[in-house]
Amino acid sequence: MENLLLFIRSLTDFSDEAWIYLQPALRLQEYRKNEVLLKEGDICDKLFYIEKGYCKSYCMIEAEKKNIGFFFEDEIATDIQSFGCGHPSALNIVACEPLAVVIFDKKKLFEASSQHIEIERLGRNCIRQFASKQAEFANMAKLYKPQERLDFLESQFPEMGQRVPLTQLASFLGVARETLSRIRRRRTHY
Amino acid sequence: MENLLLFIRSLTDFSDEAWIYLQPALRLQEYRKNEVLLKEGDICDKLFYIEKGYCKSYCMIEAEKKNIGFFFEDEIATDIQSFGCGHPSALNIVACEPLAVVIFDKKKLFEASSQHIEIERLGRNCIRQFASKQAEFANMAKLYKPQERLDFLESQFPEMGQRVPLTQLASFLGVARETLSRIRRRRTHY
DNA sequence: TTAATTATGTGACGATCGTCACAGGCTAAA
DNA sequence: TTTAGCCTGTGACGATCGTCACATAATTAA
Repeated sequence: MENLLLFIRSLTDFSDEAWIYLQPALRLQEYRKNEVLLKEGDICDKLFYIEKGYCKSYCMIEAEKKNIGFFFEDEIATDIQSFGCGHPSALNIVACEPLAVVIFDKKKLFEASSQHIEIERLGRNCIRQFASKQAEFANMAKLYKPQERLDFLESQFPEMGQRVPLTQLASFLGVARETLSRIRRRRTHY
Repeated sequence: MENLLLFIRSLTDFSDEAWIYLQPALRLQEYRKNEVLLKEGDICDKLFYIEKGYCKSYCMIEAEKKNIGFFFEDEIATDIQSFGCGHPSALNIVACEPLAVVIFDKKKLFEASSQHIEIERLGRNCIRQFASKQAEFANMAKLYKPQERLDFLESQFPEMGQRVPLTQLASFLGVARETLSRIRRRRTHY
């Protein structure tokens, strides 16, 4: 839990008292590789703070897995749309490696938020950080060609380029697996 | 301001008392068409609630305008990255029509947030809504081909298809103007 | 109103990407 | 070690997209 507290304090002022009030909303959980954190159709009422390992979100479009996002150590993973609005999720979240997370329970988190304004403020800052990242990815797709997208990703989010297998990364970048393979070849030959 | 209060109350419980505490952070502002709300390089310390008209955000990539987002009535426009982190903005926001907005001043908003937890909660909900929309656009680019993107946009955000000129919409969808024109032609001929 | 500017439609053509097919390499289980 | 399954690299080829060019329509300014 020490990592989580450091993460929280990097986002916002957070007293020891607030940390105590927050405890009931938290629980440690481990997942094996390929284990499911969130299933399509379920309502996402959790935030997953990642201590170790990484996971991905994907959705099925015409019987094909499309990777939406990858989440690494010291990040929050969730389906922001389902979590926020309370409707069923359109996507799945699965562990890509053995995974250790701290789960924030939505209901208990909201109760804790009412008891301590620093927790409410933490929620805002978590979502803000999440939104910033979403915005970057949204812009990446709009602004750049496939090759430039890979450049951008490797410079801004080096973990993705290094830890995510090519086939999965391709679907995240919105290109065919073969195209990404050829982009890599072109670059290593210079 | 009545529209704004309704908007707020659609997002979160909000007492008359909180509304009074919020007032110092708000001010009405009008812009002419093409007038600038936020300039690249400036730090974004405002949220713009749109009462009438619409605006867009764009950035310059190699001397070319790339449209990032469009914001219509009853939405919040801002640069979430600059507003959240306090660093200079990489994008511009300009009015696309005569525009009437309510400006939230960041500093005063944060002061009001400390005074009333409902205002803090409002902030969280505003950002959450903003994040959801960002996520949808990010996914749109990854999941769909250009033609499907237009279908998606017209079904989920019909105002964009109707009010935004083709050339600008094309850059938002990440395709050439000519391509979007041809997609439209193909569809109207069925 | 006219003139200037900007937005849109369209054809031609080259560049890029997606799809299909198959080969080789890596990993994990028998 | 062997086998099976998955991931990656690569060639061929058709589909789609971007770019350039120019014509026409719509909007704005004079």
